[in-house]
Amino acid sequence: MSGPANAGGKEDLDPRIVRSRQVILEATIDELAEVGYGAMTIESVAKRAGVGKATIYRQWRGKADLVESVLVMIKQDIVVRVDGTVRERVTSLLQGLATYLSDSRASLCMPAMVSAAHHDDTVGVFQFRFANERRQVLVDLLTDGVSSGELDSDLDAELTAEILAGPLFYRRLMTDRPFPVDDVDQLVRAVLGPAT
Amino acid sequence: MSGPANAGGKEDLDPRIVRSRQVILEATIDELAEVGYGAMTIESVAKRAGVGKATIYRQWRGKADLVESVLVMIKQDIVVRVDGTVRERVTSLLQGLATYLSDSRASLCMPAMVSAAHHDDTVGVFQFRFANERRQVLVDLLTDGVSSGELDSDLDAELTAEILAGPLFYRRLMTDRPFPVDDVDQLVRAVLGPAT
DNA sequence: TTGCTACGATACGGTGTCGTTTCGAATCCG
DNA sequence: CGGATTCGAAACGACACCGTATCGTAGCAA
Repeated sequence: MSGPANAGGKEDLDPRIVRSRQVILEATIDELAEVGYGAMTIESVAKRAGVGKATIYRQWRGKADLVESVLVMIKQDIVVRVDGTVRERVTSLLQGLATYLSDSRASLCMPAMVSAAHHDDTVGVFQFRFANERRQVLVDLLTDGVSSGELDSDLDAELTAEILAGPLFYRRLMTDRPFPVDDVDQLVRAVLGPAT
Repeated sequence: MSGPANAGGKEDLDPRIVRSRQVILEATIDELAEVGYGAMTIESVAKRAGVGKATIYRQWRGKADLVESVLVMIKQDIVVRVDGTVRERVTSLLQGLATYLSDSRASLCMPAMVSAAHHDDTVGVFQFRFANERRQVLVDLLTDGVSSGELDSDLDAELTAEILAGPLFYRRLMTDRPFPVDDVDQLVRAVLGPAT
């Protein structure tokens, strides 16, 4: 640990690289949200970001590579409460998801990502893996609830996770009105039964 | 009713138009499924269909117009059983949807449609309207069940419809494994409670 | 200050798509 | 059969995007 530099990962890069990387990734998000994956071009991203095309090709190999970086960036870490009942923790988790799907600029490009995942292997592998990781958190939570006896012993954690998360994604992808955060309580009540 | 012609809608057109229209629409579906909306081009559709570009422009104004026709074509009519309990009819409806989302070639282009709906107004209006119509059928069915007393009186038909349909779409769009038709029974049981 | 490096801008040749037009061949209909 | 219509194919000029290369400039590090 001698000297100030070379401690972390990217912190000691030329600040110009850090800045351009940031504006390019944000421009990519907006471009994905507006025109989708297929219609997005490197040139349109460069123009929106106010950078030269070469600056993009200096850091990424192409479109799929760039979008992959976006996926990593917007993959918000899931916050799981460790206190409270399983029911409270599930509600909290879903509220976080609902908020994310309603508010975040990142979630505006989700329809584009869904489509891209089915058409482009590189993007698909990432998208499906991330979706699975997030889903697994909920499944584990429900499994704990069953083990501890808080939830019915015949509850299928995998299916229930999809029943809980499905409506949120359904509303986001198949309609133009995201699932309201305030309705999450009612959703949990309908699926897990009235609070004890 | 004099004479054989001019009775229906399109039946008395030149058969060459009917045929080319058919092969073009099917090629469009496959193209949407493979590359998505944004990356789909009129030329690629023409090539796949074995048709001249001009033949496409003769019948449609452009890409959005063509995809709109596809949406109308693949909008399968929803078959609702009129016999049996509400629970049986709901199950049957969802099984039909699950089958459609698993098997049909048309459903392969759903990710593309979802993305297109959010980026293109013309497509969006159609897609969202169709989704709403289908959803309403399920809502009405559940409302009937509440009225007749077969379902709990405090059941929210709108929310429950999304809880039932959500997982099917979630699996289709966010994963690469569609919801198994055989699991629909279990889904209905988990949401509406054990069969009486 | 002095190198060095990443920058934005611009231009390159090559390719693909646009929407239109023009063919002669094939098909339909009366 | 014969006139009308649609067809597939090909070519058009215009434009957009590809990925690369080359500028002079500006910010960085020492």
